[in-house]
Amino acid sequence: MHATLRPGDPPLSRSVEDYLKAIYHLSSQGGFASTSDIAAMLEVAPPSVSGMVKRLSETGLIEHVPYRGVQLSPQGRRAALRMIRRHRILELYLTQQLDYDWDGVHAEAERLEHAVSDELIERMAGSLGQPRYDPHGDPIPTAAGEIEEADLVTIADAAVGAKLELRQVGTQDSARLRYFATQGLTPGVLLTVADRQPFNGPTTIALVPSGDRRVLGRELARLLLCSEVPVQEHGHADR
Amino acid sequence: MHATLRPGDPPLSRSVEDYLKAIYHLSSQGGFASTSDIAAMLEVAPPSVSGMVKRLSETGLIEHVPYRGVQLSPQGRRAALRMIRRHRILELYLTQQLDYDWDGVHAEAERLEHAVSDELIERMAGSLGQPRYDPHGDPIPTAAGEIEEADLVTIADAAVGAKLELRQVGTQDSARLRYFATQGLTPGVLLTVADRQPFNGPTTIALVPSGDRRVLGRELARLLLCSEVPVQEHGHADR
DNA sequence: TCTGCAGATTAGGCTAATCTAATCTGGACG
DNA sequence: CGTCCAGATTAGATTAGCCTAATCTGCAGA
Repeated sequence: MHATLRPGDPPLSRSVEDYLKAIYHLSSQGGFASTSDIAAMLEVAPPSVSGMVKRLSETGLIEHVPYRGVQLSPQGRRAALRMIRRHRILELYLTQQLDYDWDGVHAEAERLEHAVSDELIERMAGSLGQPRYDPHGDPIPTAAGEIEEADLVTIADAAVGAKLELRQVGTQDSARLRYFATQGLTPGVLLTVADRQPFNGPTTIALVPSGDRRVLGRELARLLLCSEVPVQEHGHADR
Repeated sequence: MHATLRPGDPPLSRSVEDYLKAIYHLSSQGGFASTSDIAAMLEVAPPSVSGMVKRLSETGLIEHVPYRGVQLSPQGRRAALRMIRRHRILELYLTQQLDYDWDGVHAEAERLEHAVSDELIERMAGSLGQPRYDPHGDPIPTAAGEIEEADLVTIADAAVGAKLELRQVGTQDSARLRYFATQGLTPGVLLTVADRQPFNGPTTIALVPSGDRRVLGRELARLLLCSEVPVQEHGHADR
């Protein structure tokens, strides 16, 4: 009965795409996404999820362990990553080309991601220079369906002397986002942990090209998520 | 029972938007759009149209005269023009900013027009300089829901000496479209009818800024739809 | 005037997705 | 080892759209 999805089958419905995305996000950390978590994320009733889960596992997009939860199959994962690519490229395009701000952009992308063609997404990606991160610093999956593994450290946890690239600001609070922005702390910035006081004291960081220093309380330092920068970057020549 | 639509009601569904657009196009010439014409345009079976017509007239978006056809109510007309504005701005944006060609653009706009927000459309319109015509030369309704009345003449019918602005090329044939493009005959060009041979002979036109002349057989002349240009343009200061 | 037929409508079903209410179950805890 | 309950599932109804098959109606032509 596993009606494995074949190329040329009818496209997934908007609903199905939303379920797959939700399952991707919920199961990215632990192994299984639970019915009630999916229901909460999509704002539907739990029985609606049970029904959809049945259909999705019949088409082979997910694996369902009754009373435990679901996981994406390789097919489902591919479909979810395609949606995430669309979403993130749309967010980036709207902010960069049409002057949207970070706040307004999510809802718009949420609707458009179901309507755009692959061609349009690739044209947008092209006009943005094949970007690798969205405006929130999240990695954009490739058209082939690969996504960079996060492996992020907060500045509060990074070793003194570590060379880091700021990748995400872990808050939605717009006052804080603005504050970080005034300090030049936006995704993409390169920095080094210059010093850290023990016992929850502040962390001092240096911005790498300029050498400017910033002092951050432990609470703020915990919000800045970074990737370690290899000593010698081996040439990615994009933007 | 006429549950007249109020602001703040749920948005129209994709289907409803498509029906309204189809009815607008079909009733723009004669008064009524017939069930079977709507069915043909939307590629659905006639009974599906009857069902939708019932729902639409209950919400006051159309007037239905049984066995005769339907017309848009003022509400329905407003909704239809909103969709047409979206469609035409999307087509223009995709061709101008993302390098789509005339052919590829229609299907993309057809899907996106249901998903974009009013805000996005106005941002696109802004970045295009509040354009008045789409890439096919069709007028773009304003955000307030007004549309310029066509009143177009083919070059074959225009009086000798008439000053015209080329507005549409009345064919989908891409060889012909390319030919006209090589002759500089694309929407927006200003021209004058310089001479016409009687008995289905050719028409000679002069392109107005350059003075270049083109000779067109009657068949081709019939494809070029123009608006008459008033002797003294009274200042519209856009592009 | 009558008749026939093209085109419109009604009748009746199907599917996808949702909901509420009822029922089931796995695992935590006494 | 048994009970209980949070969370999952099943049951059954609803809605929007679509379909085919059957029926109806206005009008064109004899």
